[in-house]
Amino acid sequence: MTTLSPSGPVAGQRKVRRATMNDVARLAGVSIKTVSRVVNDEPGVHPSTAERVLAAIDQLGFRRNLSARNLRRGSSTGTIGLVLEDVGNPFYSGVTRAVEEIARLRGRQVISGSSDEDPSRERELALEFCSRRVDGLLIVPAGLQHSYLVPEMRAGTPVVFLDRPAGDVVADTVLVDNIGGTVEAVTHLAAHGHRRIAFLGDAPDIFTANERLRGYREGCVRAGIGYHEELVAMGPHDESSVRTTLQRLQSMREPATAIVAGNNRITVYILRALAGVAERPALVGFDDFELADLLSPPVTVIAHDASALGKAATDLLFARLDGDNSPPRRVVLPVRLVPRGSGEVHA
Amino acid sequence: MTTLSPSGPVAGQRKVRRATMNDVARLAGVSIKTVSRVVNDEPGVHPSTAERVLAAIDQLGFRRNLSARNLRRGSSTGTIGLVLEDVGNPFYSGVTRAVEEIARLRGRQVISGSSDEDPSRERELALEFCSRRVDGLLIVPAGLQHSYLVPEMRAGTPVVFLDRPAGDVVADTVLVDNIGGTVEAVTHLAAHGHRRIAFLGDAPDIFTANERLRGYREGCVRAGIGYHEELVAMGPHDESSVRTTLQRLQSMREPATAIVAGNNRITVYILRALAGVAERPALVGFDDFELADLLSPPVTVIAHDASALGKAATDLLFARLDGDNSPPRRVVLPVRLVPRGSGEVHA
DNA sequence: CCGCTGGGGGACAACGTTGTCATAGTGGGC
DNA sequence: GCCCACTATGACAACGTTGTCCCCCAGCGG
Repeated sequence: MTTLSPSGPVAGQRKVRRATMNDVARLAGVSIKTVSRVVNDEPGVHPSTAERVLAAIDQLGFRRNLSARNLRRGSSTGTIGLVLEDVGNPFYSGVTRAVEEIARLRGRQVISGSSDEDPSRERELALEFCSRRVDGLLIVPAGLQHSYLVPEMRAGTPVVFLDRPAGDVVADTVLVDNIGGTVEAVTHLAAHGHRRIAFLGDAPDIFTANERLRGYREGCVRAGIGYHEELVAMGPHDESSVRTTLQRLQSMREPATAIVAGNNRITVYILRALAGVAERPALVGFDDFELADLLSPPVTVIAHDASALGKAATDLLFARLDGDNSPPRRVVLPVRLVPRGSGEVHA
Repeated sequence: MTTLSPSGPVAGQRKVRRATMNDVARLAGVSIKTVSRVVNDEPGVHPSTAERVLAAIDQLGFRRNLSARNLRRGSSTGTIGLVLEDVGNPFYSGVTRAVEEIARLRGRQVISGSSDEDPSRERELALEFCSRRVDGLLIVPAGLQHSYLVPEMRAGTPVVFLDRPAGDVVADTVLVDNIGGTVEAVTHLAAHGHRRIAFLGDAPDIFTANERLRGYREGCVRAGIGYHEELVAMGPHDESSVRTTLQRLQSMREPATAIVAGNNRITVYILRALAGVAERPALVGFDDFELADLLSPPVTVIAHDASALGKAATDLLFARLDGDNSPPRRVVLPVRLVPRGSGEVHA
C-alpha cells in the first residue's frame, strides 16, 4: 500500500473548480446529455461510448452535483430532517440510530440537529431543513407552538412528532405509554408494601414529565395510598436539587420509602445521591439504561425501546411519502416494568 | 391556543406545488429580482415595496429553495458530512454532539451516517456526501483504503479523520493517545503488584485496537513482567467470547490477576461476565462510561473526552475552510487514568 | 432647460443537471 | 431502390435562484 504523497491530495491547492458533466462531455468528445445517460445508467448508449465517458469521469474525478439534479427533477432530495433534544443523550442517540437505519433502507440521508429543549432553536432547525427541501421531518417537540410548520405541511412535507405531541397542529405522533408506565411503577411499589412513594419528575411543561406525573397520581389513587403533594418534586433537576429533595423526603415525619424517577437522567442523579447510603428507599426509574442490571442493587425500570420509537416514527413518515393520506395517526408504544431489585425492596 | 383543524395541515392534499420567488413576485406585483433582494436583505428596496413582498411571502408560505441558491452561488452548501461507526454508541454520540455544536456556531448543518465498521459503507456515505457538495468531511475510518477520497480532496473538500488515521491518504487526523493510555494502565496495575495482566482488545485490524495492544505490550516490557501471548485475546468480541476468554484466563497454571479492556464495549462484557463472581481480577477499561463510578467496585478507566475529540476535529476542519493550507496535521489528544477501585486491587 | 446623480427596480443569463424532442445513420423487408 | 423501424446521439429548455448590467425618473445645480 503506497501512501499518496502531498503532491496529490494536500490542502495546498484550493478551489480547483469541480468537473461538471460539461467537462466530461468535452473530454470524451460527446454531448453532455450522453454523459448524463451514462451517469444515470440510462439505456441507449453504445458500450464503447460509455467506456470513453467513464474514463473521462474517472480522469476528472467527476461527481454528479445532487443540488442541480434535485433542482431539475423537482422531486425528492433524498434527505429527511431529524430534530431532537440532544443527540448526546443515549435515549435519543438510540432513536437517531433507528431512524438512520430505516432511512438508509429507503435510500435517504438523515440531517439532524439538537434543540436543547429550546423552542426557537427547534423552529430554526426545522425551517432550515425545510429550506433544504427535506422529504420529511421527524421532530421531538421542544415547545407547544408548531403552527409555524403549517405552511410546510400544506406544501407537502410530512411531519411526524416523536416522544411528545405537537402543541397546536394535527399530525402523526408516536408516543410511549407514559401514564401506563408510571401507574405500573406505583402499583408495583405498593404491592411491595410501600405507602409513601415519592415522584421526582422533569419540568412539568415537558409533555412526558407531565404525563408521568399524571400516571403517578393515578397509580397512587388506584393503590389506595392517596396523592400527597409533598411527595412530588418536579424539575428542572440537577444533581444537587435531587440531593436536597432526597434529604427532604427522608426527613419528613413519615419519610418516603420508595421513589419513582421520571427519566433516565433523574434516575442517575438519585443513584449518585444514594451512593454509600445505608438505608436506601426502593427505586423504580422511567427509561432503561445500560448497566442498570449491574448496579447494586440492580435498578428496576420502566423500559421502552428507543429504537422502536425511532422505527415507528420513521415507518409512519415513509408511509406518508408513499402516498398514505389517511387521517393523522397517534401511535402509543407499550412500556414494560423490568424488575431487577431496587423496586422489590419491601417497605 | 387553538388546534388547527384538519382543513388545514392534514396529510390529505398532497403535492401542492411549493411557491417560488416567481409566484411571490407575481402576487406582490414586482419582479423576481426584487423578491430576491427582500429575501436576502439586500439594500435598495423601498420599504413599502418590501412590505408588499413580505406579505406575499407570508401568504404563499414561500421558503427559499436552498438547492437552487447553492447551485447558483456555487459556494458553500452550509453542510458538513460526518461518517462514524455507530451513532448509537455513547462515545460516538458524544462526538456527534460536539461536532453539531461547533458546526452550529459556524452556521452549518451536519449530515451523518453510521458505517458499522464496513469500509464499503463508509465509502458509500462519504461519496454520497460529496455528491451533496458538503463543505467538509469528518470521517471515523472503517478501513484502510481512502484513496477514493483523493479526487474529492483535490477538488477542494477538506477531510479530517477522527479517532483513527486514514490508510493511504495524507490528511488532518485527530487521535487519542492509545499507546500512552494502555502503557499507563499496565504500569498502574503492575504498581499494585500484578504480574499476570491480560489484554482483551477489539479486532486487530482496527487501528485503535492495534495501538492499544502495542501500548499493552510496551507497558508489560517496561514493567519488567514480559509480554505473554497467552494473556492476549483480540476480537471481534461478543458477550460469550469474552466469557470463555475469562474462563481460560483464570484456569491457567498462572492465572491472570488483572485485565486491561480494550474499549467500553469489552469492559461492559467483562463486567457482565464477572457479575456475581467472588474472586474478581483487577480491571482497567479503555474509554470512560457513565455510571462507572457507581458500580461495585467502581471501574478504573483510561478516560478521554469524546467531545474534545469532536471539537478538535471540527476546529481543524473549519480552519481549512477558512483557508488554512498548511501541511496536514496530526493531533493526539491526551488520556488520563481515573482510579476508582477496580484497578487498585492488589495481586 | 439641460445634464447629472442616485435610488429603486427590472431583464437576462447562468449555475449543473435532466426531460423532451429531433436527427443522423443503419439494416432489413419488399 | 424505397420506406420503415430502430439505435445512438445531440440541441435545447427548464428547474429556482442570484449576479450583472441596464433603465427610468425625481431632484438638483447651473
